Amino acid sequence: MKEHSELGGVAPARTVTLEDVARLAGLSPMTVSRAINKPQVVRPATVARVMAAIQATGYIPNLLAGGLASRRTRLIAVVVPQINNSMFVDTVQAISDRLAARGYQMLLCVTGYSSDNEAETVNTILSRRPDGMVLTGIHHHAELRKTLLNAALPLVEIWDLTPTPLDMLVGFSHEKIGQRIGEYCLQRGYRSLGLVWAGDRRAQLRRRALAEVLQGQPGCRLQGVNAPVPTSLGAGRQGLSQLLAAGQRFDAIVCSSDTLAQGVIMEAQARGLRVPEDLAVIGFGDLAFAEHNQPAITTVAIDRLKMGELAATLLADKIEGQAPAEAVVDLGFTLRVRESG
Amino acid sequence: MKEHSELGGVAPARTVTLEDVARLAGLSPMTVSRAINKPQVVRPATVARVMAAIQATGYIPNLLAGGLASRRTRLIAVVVPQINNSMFVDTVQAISDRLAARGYQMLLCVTGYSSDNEAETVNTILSRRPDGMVLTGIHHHAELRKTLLNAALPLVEIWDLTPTPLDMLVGFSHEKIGQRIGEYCLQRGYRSLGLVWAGDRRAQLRRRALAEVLQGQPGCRLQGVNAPVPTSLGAGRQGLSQLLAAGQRFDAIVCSSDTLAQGVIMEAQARGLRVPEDLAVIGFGDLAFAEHNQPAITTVAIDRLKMGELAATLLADKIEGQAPAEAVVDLGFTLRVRESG
DNA sequence: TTGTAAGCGTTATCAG
DNA sequence: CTGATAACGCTTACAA
Repeated sequence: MKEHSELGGVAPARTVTLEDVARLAGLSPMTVSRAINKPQVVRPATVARVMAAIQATGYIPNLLAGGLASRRTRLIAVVVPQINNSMFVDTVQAISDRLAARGYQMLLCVTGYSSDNEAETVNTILSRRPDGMVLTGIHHHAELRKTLLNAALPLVEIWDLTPTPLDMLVGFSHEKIGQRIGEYCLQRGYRSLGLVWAGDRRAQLRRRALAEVLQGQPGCRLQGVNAPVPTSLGAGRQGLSQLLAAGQRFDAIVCSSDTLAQGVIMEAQARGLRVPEDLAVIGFGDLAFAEHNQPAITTVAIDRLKMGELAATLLADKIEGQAPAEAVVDLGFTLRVRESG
Repeated sequence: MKEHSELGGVAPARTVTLEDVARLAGLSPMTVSRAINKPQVVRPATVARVMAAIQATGYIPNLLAGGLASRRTRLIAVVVPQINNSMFVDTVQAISDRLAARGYQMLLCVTGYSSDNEAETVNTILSRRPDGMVLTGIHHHAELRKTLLNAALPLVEIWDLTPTPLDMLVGFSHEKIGQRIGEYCLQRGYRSLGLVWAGDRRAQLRRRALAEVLQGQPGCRLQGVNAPVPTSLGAGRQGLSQLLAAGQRFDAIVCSSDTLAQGVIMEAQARGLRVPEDLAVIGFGDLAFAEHNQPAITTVAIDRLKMGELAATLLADKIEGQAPAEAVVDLGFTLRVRESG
């Protein structure tokens, strides 16, 4: 017996509808609908009858029809550039969890870092009439901006900060982080800095701010190499190799992610350099491994889970008519000084 | 001006519908619908008129209505236990990419490892009438199985193998991997094995097979400690510490993930143990860092991207009426012998 | 508390 | 190639 032909083979008799359930229960479709969606409004005995009929028929509601009629889909679209990137994935998971608890589902859209097709992606998303949307970043093409404003959809932008979000926002300042790292380096006396950095927009923001802090300082030198996204341990190792190839000496290597930092540390150790004695290393993200690494990685922590939870909560609240007290949340960040630098 | 009130504040005039576009273009709604979905069937000049009207009105199709009428949603549901887990996330990304290229969107559902609520989750999913579904794993409650069979929905099960999938399948044999690792250990002369292992079902499958291979062998000892999912570097370090605490000596530590293996290696090095001379370490997954680690990690590679691509392709093909040649794909695996053991 | 009527915005189908 | 009509399966609004 070819078991795998048991599914998808024959066309099923006919889909069970609300009307079928109603007929079996001896009620009107409307009452069945109420028993499902607002049981408090229906007599308990009736609800029980409905539930029995649902069991008997194997009824599965059709949210397309329901959404069309009610203009509520219980769908939230989440747009991120990548998910095979430890930074975003925790936030997405948190959003998904919180959303599920509130009775919503997540339509996840991965756009890549080229924001060219972001507008088209968003249009496709909007055609599903989600109740709300989470968007990574705050820089959108004019066209997209217009579409979004026109859609008048509850929206949360994340992973960045601006006083003028489209709607709501949960993020942090990449500039301030860059500054903070720069100040920390000065304070520690790191003058000759190597940068292993990814090319994405927000990473560049941090880099520029870091560079500005060091700009005016006497004796400060700054040299960088690029790493691809998603960042990897291998790219970190290669990054340090490249930096060292020129024969220059560095006090510290600053990386745009902990993953790169881990690679830099590994490469340093492989070359017999002691971290941080011979070379300090600083990361970004405070990923799970950072504090357990040997040496533990000095880095900047973002509360990625909270970002997701807050985004989901703000969205659900707004959708359900509870205007959130604050629409712009700066999550801040924490410099976690550990062993590596 | 409170910019963030510009969105979601006022109720928009009224949603633009197909009828609005038709009126502006001087055509019937049906012709507009055709111009959008099957432009080959419509006179080019007419298509142009429609496009102009769409631009002018800012029309965004309503897929709820479209899906309700056509019984096609261009939605694929993907169910995974976790995404903050490097193993699944690559596959999900691959599915998403391939699906997007085919004109589908992904409804991502994260269930956690407790399959208790899997049935309920799937019911909620089905209420959106996806065109197809990707399900992680092959062990489903009877109720879920029935629901799925009844839905007669194109379906791909992934990450496991069985001769009797519900519909289609792309996976690999955890048993064979466990065996292979066991044989490799014997061949290398590893007799006293420590296991640092996660508790999820598929990991247990590998563990059992591994244990069976070593069972009969003289002098073989096997001791294990548990690690939580998602696995982490920290858990790997702790795992080795626990194993070593009893004072016992090990030839090799086998881990249920590369992440754990990385932690074990790090802990070993911190304790002055040389890997692999004093202690061999074996991982699973061949994550990006495995080959770049110091020492490079011996592990088992799965083609996670191909799994996702194949799943998406099989699904899209079946939905579009091209019966796939093969409905059960064993992706196999590769033991990658590197420096760590 | 329950029922009736009228959509919600598309597309399948058949006619022109 | 284009149009008219009848669903698709549910919920809103109102009536009983």
